[in-house]
Amino acid sequence: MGTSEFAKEILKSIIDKVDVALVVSQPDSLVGRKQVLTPSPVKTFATLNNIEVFTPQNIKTDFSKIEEVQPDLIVTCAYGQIIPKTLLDLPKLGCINVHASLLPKLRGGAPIHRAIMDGLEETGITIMYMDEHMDTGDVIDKDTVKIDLDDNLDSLTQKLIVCAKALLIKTLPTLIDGTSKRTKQSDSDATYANIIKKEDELIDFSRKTREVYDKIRALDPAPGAYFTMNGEVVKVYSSEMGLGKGTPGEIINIYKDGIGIATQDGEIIVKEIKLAGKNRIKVRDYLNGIKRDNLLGVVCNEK
RNA sequence: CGCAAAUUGGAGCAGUUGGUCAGCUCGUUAGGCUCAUAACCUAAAGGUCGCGGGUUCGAAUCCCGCAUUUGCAC
Repeated sequence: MGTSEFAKEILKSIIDKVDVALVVSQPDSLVGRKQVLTPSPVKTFATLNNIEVFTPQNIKTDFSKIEEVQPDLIVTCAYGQIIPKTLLDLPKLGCINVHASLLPKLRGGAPIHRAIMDGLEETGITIMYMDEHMDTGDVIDKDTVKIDLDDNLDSLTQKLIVCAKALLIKTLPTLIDGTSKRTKQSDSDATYANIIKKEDELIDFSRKTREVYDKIRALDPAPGAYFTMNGEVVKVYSSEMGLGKGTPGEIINIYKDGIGIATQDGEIIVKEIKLAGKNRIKVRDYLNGIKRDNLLGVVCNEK
């Protein structure tokens, strides 16, 4: 059971290892400006591989289809709905979840984004039994992944996918032969990774350079961190940390391929942006089309 | 049929009382300067101004339709 691109990769890794009887995913949803009915990545992949797909609107009440299949094991990954107790008790080997953090850290829907945004140096994958709450079940196994200073959301996700596949393949046999372990989570050590909201995407220049830098890379390539300049939305995808000084939010330097904006303790140099109505471009290109001098001294996020 | 903006040489842009309007900043190619250079100088190539209609003596510039991209909403 899963929905996202990440979950799709997990499914891909086990598809030839075990007999996947049924794939459960979120219903097709209306996406984007055109409100096109789009199936989830998991559904698309499963259909392509001739696996039956079930997409209940509400799994709490609509799960008879799953009971019919009589699964030995249920594996979920970023499914998006809470699984009812009846279903949790159904498979004899249990219901396990693949979560992209080192639980009990970063419980919730956006563990990868938050790991980078919080400036962590490592995160990882946890495989756990599910219970009736969000990411609170007993841990079976976990593995650590390092976060490099130049990782962004995409690169870290790729690393985690590799890690998750390996860990799952290692774990599955132990579940089947009963040698797997089971460790309770320490609730007092728990932290939470809430899903990213619009206000989480706004860059706050009154914070430290490193925090701004982390936010930008945590949201690259999507949905993108942003700030406003002369009332226009500017999304930022890549940046570097600099040492300039100035009032937070003020543009203090124009480089050949970057714009330096003052933060609380330094300067963030944005390198790749997207303006309203435009495509993602390098700041170098952006600077080719405008009068550079007009930018100096502009204070961002005003108005 | 959610709201809105954009579409000009390889890139980013300028260009509306419609008539030198095809231009700027880069890039590219060739040559030069230099110990050397991503720095500087000179020259050149490169555009059916998104597509299709319409108005007009004449449209990148006005009107209608379509496509694509993007912001917001969802």
